[in-house]
Order: sequence, then C-alpha cells, then structure tokens
Amino acid sequence: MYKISEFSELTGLSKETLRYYEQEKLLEPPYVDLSNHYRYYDDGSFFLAALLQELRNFECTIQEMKVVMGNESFKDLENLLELKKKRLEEVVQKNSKK
Amino acid sequence: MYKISEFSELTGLSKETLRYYEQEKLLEPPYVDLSNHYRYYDDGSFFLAALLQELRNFECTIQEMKVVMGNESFKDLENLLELKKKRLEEVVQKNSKK
DNA sequence: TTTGACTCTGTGGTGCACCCTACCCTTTAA
DNA sequence: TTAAAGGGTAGGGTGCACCACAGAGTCAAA
Repeated sequence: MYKISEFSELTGLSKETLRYYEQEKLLEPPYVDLSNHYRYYDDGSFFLAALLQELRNFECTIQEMKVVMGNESFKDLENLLELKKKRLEEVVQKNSKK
Repeated sequence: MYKISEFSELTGLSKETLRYYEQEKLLEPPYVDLSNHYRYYDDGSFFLAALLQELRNFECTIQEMKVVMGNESFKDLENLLELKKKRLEEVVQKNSKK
C-alpha cells in the first residue's frame, strides 16, 4: 500500500490530480484509513492509473474515462480507443490531402 | 464587405469568437468604420477564417495560430502542420500497437 | 518527546477558448 | 418616423482539468 506522495511519484500523477480523480470517482483509493482519512493505493491502483494516463494521452475526457472505469470488464475500453483512434486518423488524413 | 453577422454565418465562427479573435490579433477585420465601430470583413478574411478553422481542427492553440498568422508568407504554416500531424500520428501509432 | 515531513479538508485561483448579458447606439425596412 | 434588427463595449460566467494555499491534524525517525 502506498500513501499518496509515494503513489504520486510512482505514477507521475500529482497529488492534487489523484485527489481530483477520487472526487470524480475515476480512481478511488482501495483503502482509506477512517481515523485519519489517509488514502492508500495499491498495485491495482497503479494499473488503473497507467491506463488513465494512456487515455489522457489519447485526448479522452474525464467523462469518457469514467464510463470505461465504470464497468469492471472494461467492455467500453476497446470501443472508446477505437473511436478516438478513428477520430485522430481522420484529422491526420484530412491534412495529408493538402 | 461583410458585417459581423453575415461573416459569422459565412464562416461558422460565432460573433463572439470573431470579436475574440480580433482581440487576440488573430483575425482582424480589414476595415472598421470609425464613426460606429462596426467591423467589416472581406474575402481575404474569409480565407483566413477558413485556415483558422482548419488549424483549430488540428488542435492548434490560439498562440500557435498567432505565430502562423503573424508572418505574411505563412512560412510557419507548413512546419506547424507537419508538427501537429506527427504528434497525432504518434498517438495513433502508440495505440495501434496494443 | 520533539520535530519535521506528511496528510487531510476546504476554498479559491488558473488558463484556455469561448458564451452571455446588460446597456446603449446605429442602421434599415415599413 | 418609428420600431425592429443589428452593431458596439464592458464585464461576468462557463467547463475543463487541474494547482496552490491555509490551517489543522498525524506520522515517523532521532
């Protein structure tokens, strides 16, 4: 289990971003100490954080990512990526013609 | 010469956006009536507006576009587009590998 | 036990690229 | 001539994706 600072360094996401993602229910720490409210992240969180960063690189919005994170099986993940990819390729294509 | 509303319909850029672009010195109306401050656009403006929309589609920022619009010869245009294209292609590539 | 590093929760601020509103003046068609 | 439509400015608001800071509590090593 990692405390927020360690997890922040591990993932490259700032502490503020991590708290923001929790608030947005995008990435919730699997354990929160009830006495002091400290957030604790684990390796599963790390996997999810990496995925989120991928998606952000892919110009996905928080809302879109929420959909993906919302279902355990990541059913929507492939769809979303496919969609984004097409959208980007369109833009590239469109410019290549000139 | 087109007044702002007509030019807005012509280009698809809202009046607010047109005023904003003027303020940002991105797209300045070639003629402004000094008595009433009405903005007047012409066909040259239309060409520039179309270019700006292309660039926006290409995820260019206002700042980047200002550089392009800043030099008459559009020397930087090709560079910028090339850069943006590469950037987008990278993203597409990166995802295709998965 | 102390001290310094860390955490928490508000709350407010930032930058981008606009949009909206109020209020006033000007143009234009009837 | 008059009334609607359309122009102007100034200033505030929006949504996104964070960042920063204050003030208070907590942890951990010496």
